[in-house]
Amino acid sequence: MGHSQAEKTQTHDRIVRIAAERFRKAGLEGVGVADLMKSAGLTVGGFYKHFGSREDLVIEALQEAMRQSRERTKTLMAQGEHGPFAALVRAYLSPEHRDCPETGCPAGALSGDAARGGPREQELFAAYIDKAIEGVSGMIATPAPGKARADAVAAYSTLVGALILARAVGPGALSDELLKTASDHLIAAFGPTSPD
Amino acid sequence: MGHSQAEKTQTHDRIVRIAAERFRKAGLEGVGVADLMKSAGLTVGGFYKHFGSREDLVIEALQEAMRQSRERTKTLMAQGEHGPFAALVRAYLSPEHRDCPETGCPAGALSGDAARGGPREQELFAAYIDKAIEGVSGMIATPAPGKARADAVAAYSTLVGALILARAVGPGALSDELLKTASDHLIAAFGPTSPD
DNA sequence: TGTACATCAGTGAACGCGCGTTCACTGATGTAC
DNA sequence: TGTACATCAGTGAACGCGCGTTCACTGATGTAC
Repeated sequence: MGHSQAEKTQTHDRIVRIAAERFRKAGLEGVGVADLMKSAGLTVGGFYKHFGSREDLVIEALQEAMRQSRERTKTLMAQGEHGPFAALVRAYLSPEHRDCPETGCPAGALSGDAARGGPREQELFAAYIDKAIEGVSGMIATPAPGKARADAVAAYSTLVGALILARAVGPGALSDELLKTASDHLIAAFGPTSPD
Repeated sequence: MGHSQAEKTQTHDRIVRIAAERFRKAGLEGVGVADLMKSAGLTVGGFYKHFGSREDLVIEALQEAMRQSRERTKTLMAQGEHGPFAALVRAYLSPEHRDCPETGCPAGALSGDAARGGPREQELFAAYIDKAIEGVSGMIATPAPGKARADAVAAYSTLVGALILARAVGPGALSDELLKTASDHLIAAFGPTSPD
């Protein structure tokens, strides 16, 4: 097999992209290096030609997942019919998002792991979550000018909390109720047709 | 060492109580059987005199953590000064609770793990979270009578979401902001001095 | 009450297994002449 | 342009290690007589 710089980068990126999915699905400790390499069509030994350690891949995969998630949100916002906030809430608290953590929000999928992770993981989450809150603050209908950030913090906490809980309780009526109720509440409280 | 039924039960409970703490701190996969037994002042081999498998202990430890958490909430409610809801919110979103998952809410500490867990774990979480929502619905100041449950779902999602995010971002200003802002928002929206 | 025996909670070494990591090797490609 | 060599991405077996689990054993206690 050849080894031009471009080919190596392609392989590297493929591993990272696969890891970004698998980690969101199974957790940061839930997938092994050998398994990951097999998914990428490679064998274990080659791993350390690309990453100094498993931990290094975790960091890169988190960055990739966060990049993907921001990208996804951006394209989603472009097609919002009832305003960007309602579109975001409906998508975030959809059964599809609940059932597919591997392509979804890393905060929803991996915040629990991050709480027990190292400072590098936590710094990535801090930056990601701060940006997410800023993004939300730009979408919500807030009467008081200085209140946008505070409302965004509350709205984002509700989004992430309802998603995590909906996943934790397993399939069933309660899971659906969590999604639907939190969704309706958020749109009523912070949406375009908000009171005031 | 003797082995009356009472002594065995004591040992069993001690293991479960220790596991309930350790699992909340390190995650359901984060503590080993040998480590747990050592914390209980015992050696590995004895573990299977008490539990059929590690998974069985996980279930018992979750039940114990949930029992403790409900008990804690009950005693907390008895001493609420500005109403039970405000007392609950302040305690739940306190830096102390954030920094001590081992004695705190299992939904905040282990929901991420539960999402990837088996049906037994998820059923326990479903029952626990449903009861928690019911508990919250009895505390909040809701104008419309049929709205209590929906408001409780939103409020509980915000509580859990803000706590998990505050832990995920690591120590710092953002973590404190998440706790304080979500706390203020919840009390303003659902507290005793709520509008309407 | 005293003695012999059965019970079984707890011991600690050993088991197979999967993990992250290392390493000698391969062989296709890029480069030097 | 053609040939010899160096490079290095990828291979796959092997490493030590910690895990959950098993097992023969111990010895203090409860029980039968």
